[in-house]
Amino acid sequence: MPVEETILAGLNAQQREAVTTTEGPVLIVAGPGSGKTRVLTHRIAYLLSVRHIDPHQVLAVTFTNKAAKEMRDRLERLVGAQINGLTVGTFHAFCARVLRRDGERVGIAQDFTIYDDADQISVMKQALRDLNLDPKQYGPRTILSTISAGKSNGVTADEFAGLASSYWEEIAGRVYPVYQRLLRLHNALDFDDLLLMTFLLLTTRQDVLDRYQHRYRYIHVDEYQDTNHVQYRLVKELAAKHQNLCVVGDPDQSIYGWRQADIRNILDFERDFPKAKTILLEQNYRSSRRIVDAAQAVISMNTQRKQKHLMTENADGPAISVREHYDEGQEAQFVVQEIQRLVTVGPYRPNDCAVMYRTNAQSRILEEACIRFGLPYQLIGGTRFYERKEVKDVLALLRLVHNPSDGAAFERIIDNTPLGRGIGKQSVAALNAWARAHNTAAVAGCRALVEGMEPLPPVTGRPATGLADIARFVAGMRATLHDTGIVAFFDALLERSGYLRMLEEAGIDEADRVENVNELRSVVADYEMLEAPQALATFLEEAALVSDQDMYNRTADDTEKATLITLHAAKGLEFPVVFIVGAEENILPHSRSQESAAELEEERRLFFVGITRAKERLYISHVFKRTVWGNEQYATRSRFVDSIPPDIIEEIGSSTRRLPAVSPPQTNATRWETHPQPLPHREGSNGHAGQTRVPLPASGGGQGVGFRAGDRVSHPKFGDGAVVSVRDLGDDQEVTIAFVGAGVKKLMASLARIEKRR
DNA sequence: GCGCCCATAATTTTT
DNA sequence: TTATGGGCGC
Repeated sequence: MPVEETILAGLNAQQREAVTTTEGPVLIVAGPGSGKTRVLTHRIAYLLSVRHIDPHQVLAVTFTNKAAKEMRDRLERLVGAQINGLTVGTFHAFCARVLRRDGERVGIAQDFTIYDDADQISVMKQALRDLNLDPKQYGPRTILSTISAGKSNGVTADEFAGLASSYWEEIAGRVYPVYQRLLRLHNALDFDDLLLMTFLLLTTRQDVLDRYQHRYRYIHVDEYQDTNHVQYRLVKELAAKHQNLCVVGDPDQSIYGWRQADIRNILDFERDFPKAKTILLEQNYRSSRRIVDAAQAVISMNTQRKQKHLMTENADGPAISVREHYDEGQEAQFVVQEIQRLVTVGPYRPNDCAVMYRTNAQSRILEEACIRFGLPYQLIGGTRFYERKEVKDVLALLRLVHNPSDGAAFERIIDNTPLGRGIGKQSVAALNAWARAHNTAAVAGCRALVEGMEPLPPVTGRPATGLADIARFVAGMRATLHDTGIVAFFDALLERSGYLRMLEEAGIDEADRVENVNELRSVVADYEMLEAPQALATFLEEAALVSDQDMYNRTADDTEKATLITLHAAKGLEFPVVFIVGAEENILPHSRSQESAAELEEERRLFFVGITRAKERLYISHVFKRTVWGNEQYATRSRFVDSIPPDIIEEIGSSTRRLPAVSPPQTNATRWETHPQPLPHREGSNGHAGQTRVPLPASGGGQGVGFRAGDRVSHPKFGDGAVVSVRDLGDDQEVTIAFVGAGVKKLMASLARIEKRR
């Protein structure tokens, strides 16, 4: 069979068109389960094998390492060695590569370090100190996200202040340049910088742009609906010469608007590229007809979308199960036991099943149920490997050796490793002030202390010795780097820093920390074949850009586990059986998303993503009563569920009870209690299945709810104030109050001792 | 400089 | 409810 036939075999008409339309801009709008990845890989295979395009001229960008790896693997299976020279990678990895190669043209050193969230916060705190801004009033996180939004929209430090349109942005506008200067001093870039700096490089250095434009004749972007403004402009620049840009995405699966993903990039593609050809992939090969119908019904409630109709030739499949449970404990128990039932009855295995939820906080109760009823599970998300304290500590040591200017690593080492013993806030502040005055890195100050060279940082005694030791440590490790392998270097680093000894001396409760350090060592060992300096650089780069997904895939060889996952993280996956739990107002849609129609639509898309992960069976559940932050509140079924046509639903246990949002003063709200045992509810106690619940008369509490904006109130600690706004949370309220002396506070009506004044 | 205790806050998180 | 960070006391 000719190559062309092989590549096009089994594709439907639209898919074929998407694969063979290689010239000019192409927008592929790919519904869930429509063979998007297949189209993308086959298209590249077609370019290489049929059109005989040099792989060096083909670029494919994705958002995750996992997607990049999958694309590469599938391509290799299709065309074998022809993929050599092909560029497949995440946006960030691609940009990092460009900057390592050509960044010097815009003042970025070749060995820059990539800063993660924690590093950014450490730098931001320093910036706030430099500006004498109170970090309590101006939360480092919040300022960072404002700056991040700016960077994602292509706004530089110089431009930001001029564009500020609120007091908050004005503050951010003052901080941004200082933050940026510190990053530069540390020889570091944050994630947003990778994109923005690459964009700036390409738009200010014509020769560099020419080179990349010339090289990449064919450009592909996966998950195009998730691109932000900078990514969009970057792609547009790269594709400007050849115009062979193929973007694939689904606006209905855009769930990262809060990360500045700009849904307009896909909605407006045809306007931006007038010659663009749009291909709709509407046939779903993944899910049963009922699931597809449910998804279609839900998503069609959105107004901001590109019209498309999902359809499938798959069988109807079983009805969609919608259930109300008493509380999240019952819900979790049902889910776990239902999975066990499906496994017993067949033909399902635990790993065919996934439980999806809106927030990570919901996973705990599910985990507990899995443990209690003996269902093996795999939790996705949670604390990532690279976010573990000990892993970050060791990474900080490695980073400082690699890039001695790395101030965030330096601070981390002082705070968390034996090298920092005896060095306190005072000394660090003095050193930082000195570094700022001399426009150099803190480590340079340590070096000055070793050599006794002027100008000396104003630190003496024990702290000075400690700082000098750090400089000696860095210099010593750098010296050995050239004559050992990376693993020997890693071991020497743990030894000389005293870090491993510190963990071991901490005893058994730190045993898994040692374990994690060993795990990190085994990752490092993968780079042993490289020269140590190169190995270190490559390892650090990949550690900075790798997400947890890739890590856990490494270890997820056991296939007999059910998956617990957030709806966000579930995008791109599929499972025969899917449970969506917590389908309630204020959870899904999340309470924080109810302010604007756009956010609400994004929540609906999130629900849509969840539904469309299911191939055969879909369970949606909500509860009567949910405990949030230790408060019991009555829940209302999510409005999203109501848009699923009743005839494809099997509804069980749904009561018509709908309590008013706020309990009336003479409360007849019902308090429920576990009966008969266990009393009290103890963790680890078992045999608590099948308990019955009986209503008990209400008592106590309840007082103090029913506030309205404008109410004058007083609080024993904060004094007098006025209610600014009220958010109803089932039977409680979150009240925002402006106090005369104490400022604005958010308080829970049921907990805080707020009294109405008149 | 270190460590404990209490106040505070609390979505989602591809990189 | 839980996690984290800052402040205060030693």
